Amino acid sequence: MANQEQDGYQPSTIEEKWQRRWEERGTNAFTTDELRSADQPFYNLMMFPYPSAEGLHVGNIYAFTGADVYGRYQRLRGRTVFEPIGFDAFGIHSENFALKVGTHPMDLIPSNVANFTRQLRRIGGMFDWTHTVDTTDPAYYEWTQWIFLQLYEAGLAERKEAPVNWCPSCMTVLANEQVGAGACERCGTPVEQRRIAQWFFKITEYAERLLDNLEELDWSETTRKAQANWIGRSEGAQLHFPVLDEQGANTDDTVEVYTTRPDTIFGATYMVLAPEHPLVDAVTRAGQAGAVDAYRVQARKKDLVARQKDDRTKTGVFTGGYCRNPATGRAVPVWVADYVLMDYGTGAIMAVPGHDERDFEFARTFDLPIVRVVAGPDENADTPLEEAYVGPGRLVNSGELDGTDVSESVSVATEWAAKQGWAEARVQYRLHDWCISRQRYWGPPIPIVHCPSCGAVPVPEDELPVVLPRVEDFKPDDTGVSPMARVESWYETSCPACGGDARRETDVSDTFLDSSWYFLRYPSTDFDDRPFDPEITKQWLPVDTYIGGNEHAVLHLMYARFITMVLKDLGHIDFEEPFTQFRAHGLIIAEGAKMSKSKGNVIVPDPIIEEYGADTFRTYLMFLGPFEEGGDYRAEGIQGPHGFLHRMWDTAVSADPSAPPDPEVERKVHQTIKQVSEQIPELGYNTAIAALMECLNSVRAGGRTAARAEVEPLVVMVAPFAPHMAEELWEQLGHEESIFDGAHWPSYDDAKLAEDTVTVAVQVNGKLRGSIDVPKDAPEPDVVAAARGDENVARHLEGAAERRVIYVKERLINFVVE
RNA sequence: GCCGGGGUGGCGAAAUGGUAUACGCAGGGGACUUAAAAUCCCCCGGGAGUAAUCCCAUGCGGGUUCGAUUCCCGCCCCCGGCACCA
Repeated sequence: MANQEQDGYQPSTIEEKWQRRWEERGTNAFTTDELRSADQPFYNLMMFPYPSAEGLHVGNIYAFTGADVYGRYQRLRGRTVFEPIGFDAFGIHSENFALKVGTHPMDLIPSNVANFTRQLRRIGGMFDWTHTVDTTDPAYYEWTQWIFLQLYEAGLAERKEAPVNWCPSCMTVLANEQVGAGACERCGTPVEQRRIAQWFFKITEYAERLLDNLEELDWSETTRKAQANWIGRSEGAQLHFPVLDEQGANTDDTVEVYTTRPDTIFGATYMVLAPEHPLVDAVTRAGQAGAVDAYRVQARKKDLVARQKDDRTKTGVFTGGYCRNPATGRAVPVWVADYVLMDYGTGAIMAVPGHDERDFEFARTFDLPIVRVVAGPDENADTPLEEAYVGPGRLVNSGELDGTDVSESVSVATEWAAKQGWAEARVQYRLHDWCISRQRYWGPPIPIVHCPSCGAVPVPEDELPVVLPRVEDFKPDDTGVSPMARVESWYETSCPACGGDARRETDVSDTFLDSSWYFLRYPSTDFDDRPFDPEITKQWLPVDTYIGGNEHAVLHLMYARFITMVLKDLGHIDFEEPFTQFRAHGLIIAEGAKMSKSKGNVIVPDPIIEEYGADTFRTYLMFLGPFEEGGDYRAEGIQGPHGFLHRMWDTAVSADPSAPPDPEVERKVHQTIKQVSEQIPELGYNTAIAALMECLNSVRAGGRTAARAEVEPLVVMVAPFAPHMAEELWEQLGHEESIFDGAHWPSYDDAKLAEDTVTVAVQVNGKLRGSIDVPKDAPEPDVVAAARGDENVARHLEGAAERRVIYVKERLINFVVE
């Protein structure tokens, strides 16, 4: 009698065994030659983690498991799957944590990476550990710097003094994208405005392409929408308003305004300049100069929080000056107000209080004239305006434009105005250039040398990397420059152009630059003389499937797309979209609430894996809910997948190797193959697992002994979720090779799917009154007759006048009666 | 305010025009066992009824349809993102 203990499912032993084997045999690793010669390459990418001191959290594991399931599935389908992983270890996260615990990031990161690596191995991902990437490794960031130089030489990187978002707590400049509601996204401190010389990448030059390409990408709708909103294309016109002198005559100055409603020009009764607008002084009259100055000072002090807070009470000041409305010929007063933003459009607007809510509110506050120029269907030119009217209608009080329907009035008005020489059609984007410099320590130094005679000079390629030196005092300060600016021995250098004394750029680059190209590096990590090998890149890129969090829907994904486009334009690669398919996973909550330390519902993965094994943990995570929506982790719920894998094990090891499959069971197996094969590619992991459970229940029904032929397809299908157990069972079923190399994803036979008899629901007036079993392919009259024969159905039909009989083949009959 | 995603048993959830509640958790009952674990079987949306059976139920209100969780119109609520972008 076999010892139960020995034969039972022992996750920890099995998992250790197979993890060791995968590595010893290099099952998941590729040599450069193998990468070159792969015949059905599948690049399965997941967003690489920032290696925090806390270790992998459940969100990471959820994402990686979901991606790994997909990769393993593709491999069982016969693809050569490259599934790399790496570490996004530069950046403010790491640096702030290092400051907090008083350990140098150069010491901290390696131990964090080691811990992450241990955990990643433990969850049984199919990672190619011979192709990892660490963004803080000079061998990696050498090429991050190279990319900077590529952009610089292409004229896509420029240094300019710009008003930037400054976080007084992190003491660094933040990209617009890192500011949420006027506060630092990291620490929540209100952001201030400062003017500092910064490096920018001209991503705005790519706005149109970034937007247009979205249409063709196989990305989830949410992500594409988020990107489209961020790019924020709008169509309108730029209008020229001549500035008037004291006598009311035109001067040489014009105020340029951008508007999406040039058709409302006749209702433009005043204008507003942003406080920072360069023409404010020119427009302001002597009598108002004091008031205008006072307002500007106040506006500057008001940080972005106050300017963007919910409290949007309009403030402003009259400059005393006027412009001419080019349509009406009338003088309109020019105001300064902070509801107009300098960094959008032209920083100046024509105010149309009748048809813009903000302008309406401002006009009410300061008692400025409000003119109706659009009349709705039930209104006329004189209908009083109680609020800004933005609905459909026709133009009124608009001279030659009167009567034009608003559906076409924008283009009509633009054309009309352009003909008179005071307007041009203009497309405007909300996207800003990408500020990539950071006045911090923990990042790749920007490879530029500032020379008193030559200006900014790029570091020659053969001198890369510009290595970030170990500096013990890396604390940022309030000076607006990087801590590296305190390290004379490092920044003092000679000019690569003239050889004279020069100074290195002391800023480092944004972490998003590190992550904007890492997927290009993975397959080429064996090369130290090039960022990515052309041949291998051609073979493996673009990425087939990218899985990650939607929090990176705009920033990371946009920057990666931008950098890829630039590299294409510069001839380094031959594709311009890096990720053919992108899927965002959902979020895991715990016990019905967001995980947080204070709620005490944070899921710590290690002990769970310890108790149940990685396979059970993986399967449970995938079973919680639809992968793209996330799910609610409940500790006791793991019992389901736990029991399932145990039963799977018992069934497989006790299967009869020679018994023929039972036809009923075989049908169920084929139905399951069909379902699972359809659901996995759609990331419907939860329903795929449910189908496997249901199938296993059939295989075991009544405590019968399964036939091996029934079980083998199940073992293969469960392999993406529980890879260790599947390997072990596969071996015990007598196979030599790894299941991921030797097995083929099972296929189903349509002939075996069909049932001999089908159950047909019988309704009377749409209400279920019975169900009948009829032979498959039974002719309709027979089925209808059988339905009438049902006792309960007959009762409901009795004495009623039949109007129609609806028959849906092999599904349902509906008697429509009166 | 705008853009997404949601709202179905005690709970996680399934079903994309055709038998609502698959699969699983929790709960109840039973079998095996000295006991426990594991395993197996049965019950499990609400109401009425001894039962057959009937009525009600997928956030709310309408509509289309023989038939609606699913499609259309109008609301309410929750989650995520954006937000004075002219």
